[in-house]
Amino acid sequence: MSTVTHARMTPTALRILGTAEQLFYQHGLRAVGVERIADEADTTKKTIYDRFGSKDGLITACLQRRSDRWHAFVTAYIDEHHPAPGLPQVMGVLDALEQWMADNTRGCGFVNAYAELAGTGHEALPIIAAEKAWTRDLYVSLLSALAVPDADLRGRELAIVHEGAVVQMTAGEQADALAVARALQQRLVAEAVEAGLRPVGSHP
Amino acid sequence: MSTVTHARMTPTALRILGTAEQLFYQHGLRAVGVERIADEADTTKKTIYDRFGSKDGLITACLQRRSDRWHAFVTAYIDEHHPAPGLPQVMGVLDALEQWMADNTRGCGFVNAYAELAGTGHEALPIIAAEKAWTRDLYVSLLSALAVPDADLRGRELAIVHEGAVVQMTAGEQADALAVARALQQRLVAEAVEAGLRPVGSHP
DNA sequence: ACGTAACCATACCGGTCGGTATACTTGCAG
DNA sequence: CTGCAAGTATACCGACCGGTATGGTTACGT
Repeated sequence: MSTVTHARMTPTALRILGTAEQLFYQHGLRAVGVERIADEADTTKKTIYDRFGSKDGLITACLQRRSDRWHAFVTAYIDEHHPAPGLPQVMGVLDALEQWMADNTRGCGFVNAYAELAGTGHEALPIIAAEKAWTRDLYVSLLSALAVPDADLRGRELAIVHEGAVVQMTAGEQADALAVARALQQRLVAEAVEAGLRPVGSHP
Repeated sequence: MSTVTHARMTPTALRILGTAEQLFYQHGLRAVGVERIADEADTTKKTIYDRFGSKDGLITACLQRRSDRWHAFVTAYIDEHHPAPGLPQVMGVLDALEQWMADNTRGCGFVNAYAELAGTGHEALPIIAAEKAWTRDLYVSLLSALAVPDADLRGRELAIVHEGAVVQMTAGEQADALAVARALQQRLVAEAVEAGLRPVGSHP
């Protein structure tokens, strides 16, 4: 299959990728035809198939690009606003998410892609799972830097809250879901940190 | 628009509804054609259009039916296993979810539908939001029966965990996400109950 | 008995889909 | 100078899409 990578990509290919990622996210995978992508990217179907092989190949490349974009976005946000480990650094993920969602009002693009791809043996499915694992591992590693006990478990809890907030904000149409999730996460992190400060088995 | 209701539905219409709901959930809305639904329901396109007016009308009826099914399922589960208010009753929602997901391995059908319908002015969008509101309100009312302080806020937290668990189990491919969510919910409910037992402002 | 609602069978419509073919232009590297 | 990769433009392909038309059968309520 030889998935198309970002490195050494033709200018036109990059333009196609950007246009397609936006259209796929905004309208869904099956709802967008290859011809429309070609038109809006000011190119032709021929070039798209020359560069990406098939619509499925393009979808795969788009999801990979979106994954890379999100990772770079969160990483940059945390590096800039909360470079040192601590509770604010952990909360930086949700802060970044809030900023990200200002321009991504249709929910999680990977969950949406999963909705259309699950069950098919589509080559992009591992990318979706990998993205979820990345964000989960981000929480885990941020907690680990705080020397929190059971960082793996606590990180997975925060990731669940993270995902749930996105769903409630979009499909659930609950505008303040992110605020609720933030308060909950803050409480959980505080509890975890406190548990780390107390010596083992010294519960009063 | 006059949405098609379940009441007084033709036997064939009910068969169409069941087949379509299953196909739409299993493969996605746009991925399933009307002709395929007709074939698998042992009927004809003509009858489908006579009963539901359009594919969009059928989609709307399917989501309404799925919503009703889920509500009936959870309600019956709790009534049977945990008829009295208490922590186990609250946890009954996730227990029911686990049982539900044994036959629904493609994630939340409403989130999946949202993925394909958001942005279009589709008539079924309110049904999706209503379903999310119903499950959220279920948590709130179960907590209210426990005389928990801030039941509304605590219920919304539980609902966020609920939705996050589904996403992590499916798109996130994390099989134990439900167990993590269950432990987290249990802790949250226990804390909330404890807070209700303590008199106001008497924090030691 | 008659009308009507429900249903089946089948053919058809215009449009769009993913994907291919052909032919031409441009720019750069050997 | 030449060859090749990249791109444009356009026409085309079979398949499938949502939706409609026609015509016929069965069963039931009045």
